[in-house]
Amino acid sequence: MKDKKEKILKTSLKLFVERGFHNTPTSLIAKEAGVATGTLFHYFNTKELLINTLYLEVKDNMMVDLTSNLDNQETIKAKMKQIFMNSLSWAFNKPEQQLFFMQYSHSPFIDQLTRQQGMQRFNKIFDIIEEGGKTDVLKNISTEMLFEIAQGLINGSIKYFKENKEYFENKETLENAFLTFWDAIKG
Amino acid sequence: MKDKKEKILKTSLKLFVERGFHNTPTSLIAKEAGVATGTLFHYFNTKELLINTLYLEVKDNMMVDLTSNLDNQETIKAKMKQIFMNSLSWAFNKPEQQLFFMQYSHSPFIDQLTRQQGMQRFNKIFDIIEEGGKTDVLKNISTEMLFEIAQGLINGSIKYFKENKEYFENKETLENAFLTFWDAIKG
Amino acid sequence: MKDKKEKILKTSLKLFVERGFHNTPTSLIAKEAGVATGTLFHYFNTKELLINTLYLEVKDNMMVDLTSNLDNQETIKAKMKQIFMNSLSWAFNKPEQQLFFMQYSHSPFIDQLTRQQGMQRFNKIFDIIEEGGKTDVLKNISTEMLFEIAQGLINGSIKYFKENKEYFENKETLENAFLTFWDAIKG
Amino acid sequence: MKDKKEKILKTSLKLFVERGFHNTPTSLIAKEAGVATGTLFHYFNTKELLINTLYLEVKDNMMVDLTSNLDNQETIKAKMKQIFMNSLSWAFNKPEQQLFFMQYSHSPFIDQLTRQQGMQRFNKIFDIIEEGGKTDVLKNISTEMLFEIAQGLINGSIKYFKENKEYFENKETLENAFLTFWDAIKG
DNA sequence: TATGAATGAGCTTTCATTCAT
DNA sequence: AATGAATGAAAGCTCATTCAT
Repeated sequence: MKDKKEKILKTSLKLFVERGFHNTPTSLIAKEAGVATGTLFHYFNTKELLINTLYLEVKDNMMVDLTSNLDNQETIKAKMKQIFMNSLSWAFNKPEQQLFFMQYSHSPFIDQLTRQQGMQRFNKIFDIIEEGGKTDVLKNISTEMLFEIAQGLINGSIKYFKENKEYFENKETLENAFLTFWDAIKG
Repeated sequence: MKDKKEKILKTSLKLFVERGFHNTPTSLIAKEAGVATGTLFHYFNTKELLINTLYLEVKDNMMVDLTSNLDNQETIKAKMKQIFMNSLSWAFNKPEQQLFFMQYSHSPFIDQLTRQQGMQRFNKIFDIIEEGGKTDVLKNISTEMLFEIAQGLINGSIKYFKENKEYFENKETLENAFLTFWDAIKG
Repeated sequence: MKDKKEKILKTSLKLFVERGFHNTPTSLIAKEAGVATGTLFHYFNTKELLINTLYLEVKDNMMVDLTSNLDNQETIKAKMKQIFMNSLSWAFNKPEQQLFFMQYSHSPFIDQLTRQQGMQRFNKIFDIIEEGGKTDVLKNISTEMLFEIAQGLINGSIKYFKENKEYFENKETLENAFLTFWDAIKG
Repeated sequence: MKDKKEKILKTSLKLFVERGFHNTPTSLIAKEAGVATGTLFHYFNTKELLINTLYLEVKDNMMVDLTSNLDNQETIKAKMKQIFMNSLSWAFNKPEQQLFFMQYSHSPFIDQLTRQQGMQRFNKIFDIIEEGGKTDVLKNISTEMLFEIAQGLINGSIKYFKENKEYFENKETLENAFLTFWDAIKG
């Protein structure tokens, strides 16, 4: 059943984040997932395939969260704010996913193809930034640059709120964070 | 002599970045550093101590670059610009160091104490941001938040320029990047 | 199957006696046992667990020999003689077991718990000595003391006969040895 | 100076008993003895030479204790009693020496020649037993057998008193122990 | 005589992967 | 589809010994 496959992926996410990729034996994953070692390799031929599959799974999952309630927003600013706030919520609600990307986005275990496929999940957000640039609502500079800067700034905000969790409940602080974001990218 | 120790650290940096921590045998480090395996463990009792020592060494090295020519700048804006540009230069001149932080800043191999000690290296920059906040030259919000956002934004810029190296020579693009940075943090 | 486990234990006994614990690589044990090194650690998590398990196994084995034909003996004296003679036979028939105890009974590799568990194997003999003390057939002194003295004396006899093997076939010499034993403990 | 050599031997005795031969690095011996590793190898070319030297040193030391006050005794019985009691005192006053022999008498680290040389230290005691046998004060059986049995019995007694230290102060118990010894060997 | 940095062979243990059931 | 005993290459680390000072 798909049940076991899901359990393996879920357990892997937890363990890879807690212990690192090479410090997590497949035998431990199998054990904590409640399956036999052979079963793990029945679903994922190699450990590398496992983490690459996981990478895309988590990326999909993340994008659902980041784009939640996005189509209801009318202006570019409203959309960007929705993405910003969604990002913070995601980081708080799915801490393992967020840590997973922190650790593995730049790791050599994720191959080039997987990384590219993961990038495509951002198309929707990319399009919004592109439109914003063309209409001068956002800075009229390279979309790629704006995208990377926006992402970097969001990562910085997430880091801050993770280190100062009490402020995540404070509306004013959240607004301030968004303001730096908006000031950075607005046209 | 310190010679061998330095060689081991230098070789480790290169290999950890190229192959990842667990995928780099200590035997290979020793071999490429031109020393015996025993010598590596003579200087670093464990492989983990090696990477933690390296982390601090690289952080020290990086801070020299980031704060270069900083005291000559008079205004807060000039100082922040210097830091921003220094960061990009560092990322281009010392790519191994930059990749090292990308991969290991969030890894479980670096222990809490080392991470804290590494943070202290940022004090000088932290102080500038604090002063800027107090004098309303920068946004008058939590120094920590401003610091993390600034850092995140710089990381985003670095990522962009690394993926589009041709633009690193383009003054206008660099100015645009700095502008997003300055708009984000200015008061 | 239990087959491999048994082979590993049997080979360990031989090699530990021949070469000493630390001078016997696990790789050699595995090789001579005809299994992979991984298999050895599949059954015994550590080398220390291996020797501790072996210690109890050999002790069990030894007790079967020492108490052989014991229940057929009616008097305390007959029982003690049976034990004495069984001990000598065991030392001659199972030289590896005897050498194993000579070398490892006092070694730091055998942990306290194992030693205690090993001691319990002697209960049957202990009971006979206790009964003998109470009924004045044996010296009416502490059972523990009588037990240790008996054991020490047997070890001395074994040592003598091992160094003078020709006398082990000589009935009179055997009787003389038993006589010292009996004189020492009799009431 | 001989000072360092003595310190190395003394430290070795302690560490070999506490940790076992192979589990005691020469570097640790040097460290605890307060000398450099090179110094250790200046005095003892190999680790094996070190333990063999130690073996004879300890044996000498032990014989002084065992034969203390021996010449004042007139009868064979008095002499044997003196040896018996001296043995117990030695075991209590020099526990490291006693544990050393328990562990290393049968170990493969001590070579044949050293063992033989060690045996010669017993000549004086051997002679007493021989004389006792000839004069029928002791059992008129092979001196070697009597010697080994006596030694085994003493070892048993030591073991008992080590496990029941409170009785070592008890005169009656000591007398009982000697009585088993004397009954075993007397003619 | 004394030092201790340097060596590298060799150790125990791990772990991704296979395969007979 | 699922199991888990078995594998063996490879890892991190140790340690007796050397040698230039």
